[in-house]
Amino acid sequence: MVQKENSKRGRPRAYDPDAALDSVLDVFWRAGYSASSLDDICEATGMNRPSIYAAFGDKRSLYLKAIDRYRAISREQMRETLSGDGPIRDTLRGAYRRALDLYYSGRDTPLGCFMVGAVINEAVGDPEIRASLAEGLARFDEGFTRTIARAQARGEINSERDAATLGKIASSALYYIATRSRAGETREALEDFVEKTIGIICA
Amino acid sequence: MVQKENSKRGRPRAYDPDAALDSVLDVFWRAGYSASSLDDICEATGMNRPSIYAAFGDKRSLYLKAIDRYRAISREQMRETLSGDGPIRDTLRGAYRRALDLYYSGRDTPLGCFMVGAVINEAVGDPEIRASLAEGLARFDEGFTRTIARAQARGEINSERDAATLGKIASSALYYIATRSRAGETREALEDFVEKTIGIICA
DNA sequence: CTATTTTTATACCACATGATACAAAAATAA
DNA sequence: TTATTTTTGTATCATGTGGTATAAAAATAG
Repeated sequence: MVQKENSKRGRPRAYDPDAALDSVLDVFWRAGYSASSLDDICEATGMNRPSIYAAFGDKRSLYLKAIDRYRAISREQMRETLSGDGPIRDTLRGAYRRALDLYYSGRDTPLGCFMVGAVINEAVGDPEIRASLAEGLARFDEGFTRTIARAQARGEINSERDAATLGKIASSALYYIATRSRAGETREALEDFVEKTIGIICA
Repeated sequence: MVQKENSKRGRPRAYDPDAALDSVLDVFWRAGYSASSLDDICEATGMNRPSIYAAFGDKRSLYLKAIDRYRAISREQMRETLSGDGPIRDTLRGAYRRALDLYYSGRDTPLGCFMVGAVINEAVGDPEIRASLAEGLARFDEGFTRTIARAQARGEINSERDAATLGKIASSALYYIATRSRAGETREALEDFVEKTIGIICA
């Protein structure tokens, strides 16, 4: 850590680091890494360049921190929606609904999923980003698989079906709505798709 | 058209336009739109800047042409693999295998799908690109759906299941392998996933 | 009040970028 | 040969880029 918990000395910060990182994430989410200039980031955060460098490091470090922030958001969201033991159909419905809330949270056009819609673009050229992406995506497979396995244990889904496969299919449905929302599809159409896919997963 | 069929007059071209566009596509596929400089494109094509501008227009026009090129490739590939009337499992297997051939065709790290892995990044800021992306993706839904409907007509899949939904699930499996391949997953793992997903679609 | 510490604000730098002007080169037409 | 047409190659331009040096500002410590 470069700074103590509560450093009283010195001029106080004019910004909230967490809020600033959220703004940074929004910029990268919209335009991607390369098309987001530091000027854009300064404007979005209200910070000036030296402050950004002092707080987050260079542009790539800033991007990595934005990825971590998004992963934390989606991880928490998944924990909240997938951890319950209610009816499996309701659980899955809730998870997809929350995901769509996130994907359609942009002010104008929907942004889709940050990982699948923006970070993936950097995956070829940057091994560290690629690894972070892969790890983040694998979490969704695991989360869905665990939830489905619990539903099987409760007798809601035929236990002879492979939970890991169903989990990945649930995950791929998430990719579908993540991708298509950013491509301009209406939320209603994706909700319809999700509902029918749940029917097939839980058949 | 800016030029006649066989313009005999003038200095002959030193490049093949189709091959050049393939090289351009490769550059954009790897690094995305913004991170691909005209210098990169010049090096990849062996052309110099004025020739590129004369042949394809400015950078954005060039990108749009690269998208069209990729869409033509994938459309042809889908036509070849999905149009037959052999066993539905074989047909789907062939389609995914050919897709994986494309996704893993990069010399070093796999590039995944150009649309889902790179073009999607530009979808928020450019309505024309977004529309082209949406149209290209919708084609996959339709292609899979038609193939599945024919399999239902032959009695290979229960006709009470909704073909459009199964088609979209087949499509989402394509997104899964497109995304995960670019994220560094091994081809073997994705082939395994595909095989199991086919089992669920054709159950 | 003075010294010290930390952050902010402005200005700036070297470089990369997309785009173009212009002349030489290489072909055909007359 | 000469004129014309088209492409190539080089050089250049204006601008945007990531990153930083430096001094002022705003707080606390003694």
